[in-house]
Amino acid sequence: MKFDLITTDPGSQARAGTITTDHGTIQTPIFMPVGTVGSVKGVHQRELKEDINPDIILGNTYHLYLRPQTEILKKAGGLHKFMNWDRNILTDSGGYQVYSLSERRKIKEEGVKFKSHIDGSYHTFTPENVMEIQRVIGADIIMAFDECTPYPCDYKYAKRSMHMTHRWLDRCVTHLEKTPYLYDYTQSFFPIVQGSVYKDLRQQSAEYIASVGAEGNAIGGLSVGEPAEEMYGMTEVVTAILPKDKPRYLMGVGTPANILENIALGIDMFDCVMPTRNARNGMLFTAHGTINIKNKKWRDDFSAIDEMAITFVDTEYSKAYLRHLFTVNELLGKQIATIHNLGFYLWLVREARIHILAGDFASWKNLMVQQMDKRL
RNA sequence: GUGGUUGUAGCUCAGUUGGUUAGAGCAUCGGUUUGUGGUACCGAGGGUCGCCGGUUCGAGCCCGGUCUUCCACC
Repeated sequence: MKFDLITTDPGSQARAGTITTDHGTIQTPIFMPVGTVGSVKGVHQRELKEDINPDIILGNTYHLYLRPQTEILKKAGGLHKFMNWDRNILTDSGGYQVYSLSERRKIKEEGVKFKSHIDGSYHTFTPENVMEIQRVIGADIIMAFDECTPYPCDYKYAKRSMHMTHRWLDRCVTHLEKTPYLYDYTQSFFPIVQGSVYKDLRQQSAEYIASVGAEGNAIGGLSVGEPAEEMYGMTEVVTAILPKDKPRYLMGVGTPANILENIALGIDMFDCVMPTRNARNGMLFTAHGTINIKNKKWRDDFSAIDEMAITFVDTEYSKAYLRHLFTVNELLGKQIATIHNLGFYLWLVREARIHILAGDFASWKNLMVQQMDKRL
């Protein structure tokens, strides 16, 4: 993997760059649509590629390990072939499920014992086997196995957890060195900064992660319920320490405004379920604010879903029709909303890149953040 | 016509031997959602308990009348 930093915005820390892997070039800043179980929910690969057009998408180790299971993925020749996606993929390690499945797991130094949410069976994730599973899935970028701490989280727990995440990181690195690539392309490994919302822990963690000398670095444990200002504060602390010549990935973020603010603080990569999940629940993101398409006021509004016409759905369908699809619970409604939202998110980061390259990102960002903070 | 049966929220229905402010599901309306346990979750509005009278401290529930639904028999 190769990262080229093209330019840094004069009015902020925002960066424009390119990441090149064996599955192509990723223009940063980038938003990565989430495809947990080998599918960006509700979107055909063809639409994803031709209409939404991201350079990279996400998969999830925990979910793919449970289904279809590694045996099938290995037989398929990896996730790219299995799902027919020839661009980049990043897999999350299952560290987030340590947090989100908190009632169904037990964390120990050795690893995490999970109770499957599918059939209740028990499984153990260790830094070692998570690296092996990610080799089989075959993503271009694979993540360290970490503990994503909850919010709020007391200092003592955050500190202990951070140190364990660091020890797990060492085990990931050691094990990866012993585990060859399974397919005919390389994989890059990203470690993850933790430390909850404590500045000194975040600094300590960032220094430790930077010392590993990985090809890219991630920030985890944010956007778990803390106020946005607190998130930005932590990003700022961490990006000051992480190497400038490596891509920086802020995991799980976020709202369109969160993304722009974090780009301004020097983040290059984002992922979030928000555009896809919220789309399925009737929420549309636009450059002028959010729309709850289920609201009665759209019932007889036959105007285009979004005049900006970023993707074909924006002008091929009206708000009234989309609301109708939601009220009758038609699958097509969720599909249209998902394509719209992802199209908008990808437009947003592409536009951010254009403004970084033009040198006027900061003022554009402030305008957009203000403009998007509305309910239509 | 006779006997039985039914009537409670927009719809389908609960509602204990008569006892606080009559409930549920669906529908409607509003909100939530941040490295996806999400066809999800939370909340709100909506009632002259067919109608009239009676018994009772108290009636959706008991009694009388009346209208209504469906069934059977003339």
